[in-house]
Amino acid sequence: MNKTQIFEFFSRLAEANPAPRTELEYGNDYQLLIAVVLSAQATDVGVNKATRALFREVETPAQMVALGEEGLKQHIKTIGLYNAKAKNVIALSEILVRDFDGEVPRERDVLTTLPGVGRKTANVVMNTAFGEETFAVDTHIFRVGNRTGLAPGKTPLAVEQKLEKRVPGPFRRDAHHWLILHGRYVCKARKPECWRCIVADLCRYKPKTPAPATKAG
DNA sequence: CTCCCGATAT
DNA sequence: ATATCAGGAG
Repeated sequence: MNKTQIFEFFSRLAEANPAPRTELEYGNDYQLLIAVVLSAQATDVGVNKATRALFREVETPAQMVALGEEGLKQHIKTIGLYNAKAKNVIALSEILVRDFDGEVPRERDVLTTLPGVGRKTANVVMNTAFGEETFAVDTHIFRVGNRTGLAPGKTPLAVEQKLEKRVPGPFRRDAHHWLILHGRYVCKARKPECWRCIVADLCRYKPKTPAPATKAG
């Protein structure tokens, strides 16, 4: 995609969804951080189902430490990778209490020192909690960036760096949300729905299967 | 690179 | 049955 096409790409996504928001449910910065850690290789719907009850009991890292690893496991057993996530969330919460006065750090280099927090999770928190213009390249953005030709790259970091260079100023704040939502509901991994995609004419991907036949009324 | 790992869609 | 889901650690 050239510059003009990229501007058009985001202009359309912005018009279709002027105020995109994460679909993870949370009440404060700490709960957002935990929700994002839990969302690795899991659906937002599945994470929300578990955190609805969890976040009613736990609003602070101190309360998470009090709940304990086994208590947390009972809440998140329906989420994949729950053993490793429970261990990381408790360890992470202990560090926040001990070293950060219970607050969520704002710097990527600090966030990524926390157990269970990598570059993608740090970028989500920086963008969604603190309003930074970061690009959190998850499975959806990686796929959409490569499939469309917007930001091709062999690794998530390569895609992120290409987005840094290519996404125009007015769209930088919300670009990653638009791309995720587009990837989740239209540019899907298994069966992309190109026939109802509003940026299909800007995309290099050519679908192998046509739109499903519509019943004549 | 492998391992972690339940729910859901196809 | 299998691929996929807001990845990260060893």
